[in-house]
Amino acid sequence: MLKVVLPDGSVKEFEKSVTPMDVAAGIGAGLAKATVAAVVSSDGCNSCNNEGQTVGVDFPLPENGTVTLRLLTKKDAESLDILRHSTAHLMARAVMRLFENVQLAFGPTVDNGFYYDLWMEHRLTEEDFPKIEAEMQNLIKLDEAFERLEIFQNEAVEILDNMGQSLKVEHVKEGLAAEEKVSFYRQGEFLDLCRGPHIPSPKFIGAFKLTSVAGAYWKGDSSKQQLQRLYGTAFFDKKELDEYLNRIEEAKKRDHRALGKKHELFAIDPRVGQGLVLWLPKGAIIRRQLELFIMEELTKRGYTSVNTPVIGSIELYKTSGHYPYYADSQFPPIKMQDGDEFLLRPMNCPHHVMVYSQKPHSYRDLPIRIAEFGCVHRFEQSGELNGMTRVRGFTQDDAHIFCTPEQVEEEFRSCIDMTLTVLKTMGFDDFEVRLSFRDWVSDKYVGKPENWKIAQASLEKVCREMNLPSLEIVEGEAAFYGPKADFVVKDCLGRRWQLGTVQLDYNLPSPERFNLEYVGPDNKPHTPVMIHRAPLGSFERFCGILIEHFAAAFPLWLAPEQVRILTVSEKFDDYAKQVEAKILERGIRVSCDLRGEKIGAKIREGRLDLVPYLAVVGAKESENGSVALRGRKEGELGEVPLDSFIAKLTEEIATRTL
RNA sequence: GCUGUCGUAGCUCAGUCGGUAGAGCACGUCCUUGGUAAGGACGAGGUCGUGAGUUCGAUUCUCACCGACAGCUCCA
Repeated sequence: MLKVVLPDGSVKEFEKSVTPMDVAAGIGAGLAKATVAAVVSSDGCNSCNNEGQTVGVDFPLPENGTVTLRLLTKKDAESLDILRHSTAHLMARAVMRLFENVQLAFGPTVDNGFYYDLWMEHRLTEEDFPKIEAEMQNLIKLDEAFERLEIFQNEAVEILDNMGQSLKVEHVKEGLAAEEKVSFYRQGEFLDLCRGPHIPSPKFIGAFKLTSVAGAYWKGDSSKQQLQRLYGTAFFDKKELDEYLNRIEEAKKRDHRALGKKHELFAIDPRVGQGLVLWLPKGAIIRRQLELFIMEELTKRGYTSVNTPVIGSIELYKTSGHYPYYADSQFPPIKMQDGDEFLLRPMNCPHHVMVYSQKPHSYRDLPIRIAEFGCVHRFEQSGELNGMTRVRGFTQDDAHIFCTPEQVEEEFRSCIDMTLTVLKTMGFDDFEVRLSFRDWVSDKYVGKPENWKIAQASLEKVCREMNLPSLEIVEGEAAFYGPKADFVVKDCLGRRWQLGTVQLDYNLPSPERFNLEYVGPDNKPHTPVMIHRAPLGSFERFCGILIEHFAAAFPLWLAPEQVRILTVSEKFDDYAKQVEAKILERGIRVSCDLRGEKIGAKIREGRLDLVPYLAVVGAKESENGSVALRGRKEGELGEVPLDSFIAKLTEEIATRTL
């Protein structure tokens, strides 16, 4: 009796020997059609006793025991991953056939494809791709099975050594004891250390393409040697590959760097400096609207605003403990003739701590929430700069909350709530929340372990209670002073960026640092807890992501130009100006297109400029006191009385309609 | 910072196998006064990223620097 655990978790029993295909046929038409192979794990049946072994469609399953079947189907992501990883093996094999002395590192799958890290003397360029792809096609034709081998560590070291794979030798020696087993996969002459699983035969690879080559460090350590990372992608069929490539092309059109230039939102000019953003008039309007929105929330939520300088005495950062941590990424200190040193601030926290310490505080005053749109500078490495999303000077919508330990959870919850409100208002629903905790081995963190434990526990508790989407805990990502909850969104190319952040801090206020105090009900001094938070993160990065999110078609409340009045001919210039003046009275951003162009041309330009509302005026409208309205989303809306148009605008702006 | 690719008009790009460059859009002037995605004519615009080298001659070849892009490393 063979028990087969199916991909959906259900169990079927078979009396006699079956193949994965038989099983698939029994599950249902949908799966059976798409099934191309099955990946099996088992509890020790003799013919397939390896976890993750790949079994071809005709491979007989054992008669006894339990087998877990994973069917490879076109639709599920896991199957695609297996397909891609096998394609990566094929790619590495092709490279080894074409070039001398190739050392294999690792070749995992990534979001939309796979890569293989290789070390070799020849510098790969895109010119090599056709050659490698052709060789891969040849290998597919050979149709050699992927075969799994399990080998003891010492034997594995020997095999790898004989193959001259010294990177892998080092890896196996470091990672495993002599009596432990590792798995290899063989395909023809190609043999590599690999966890698997793989597709049974390369014939399942319907379409693949090498996409790029880049540098990457051995084991992600920039002090170690640099390898060549060859990227590619693969699909079950050509159509899917073409669709994917099309999607990438479309996505590139949303790139905030291209749209920022096209719509004159921002500029970065090397004559000013790398990574230093010039907000152009239209971009500055968007930023101003974001500021007003945040300020509104701050008022509602009991914050007070301050203004503090962008530089400070270096002693301030030494006391805070930031100085050594930011040594590599800050602009060098400014040394004065009398020996004083100042730092262009990389963060606002120490200034806000100083604001708190200007007078004694009672527990009755807490929490104190100090907010500032604080401009900070960090000297990021040139290769890390990226449009508006990674810059060297930026403004955080920052605030620091000083509260009692008892108030931490409520304050933290309120910060998360504000961040959610902000994201929701912008229509971001595809974001992840990352809880960044400390790594208990590392010594880069400050503060007492018990405080860390309390902080991390309360942080997680609140996040669980609030049911945040895609909550993920990442150890080793915490700030040096405390754990944090980060809100992460993807850009048009699928890269993840941290926007909002809420961070718990038991350390800066501590006696070892700034020794902040409040007087408790017991009339004794106590140390407050500090929360750092920024719902947007920074205006620069947020705006960059926002441009891509809306593809520069901003909702009315954010749009740099909200209404454009288009005249049918010069005869209606006076009426157009009257309309403009009336709309302007309400503080709405309106302009007139009085050029001697035909109305068709004006409409076209208004559409291309993504103006939310175009108001056409001619004989009829000037007579009736109306406009012929055209919405960016809705198209023609017909003739609307001016008053009701203005009411509509006012309402839509006030509610920040998306 | 590292590896690779790239840099021609305001923008998007073509081109020159070494003999100082062209298109479309945008811009300017004039004609056209037109009702929902491009009316027409003429014109102005470039030290071909910067600096050296090779050459009779370099935008083109070589090197260095600057900057951008992709990835790595690092971060809001």
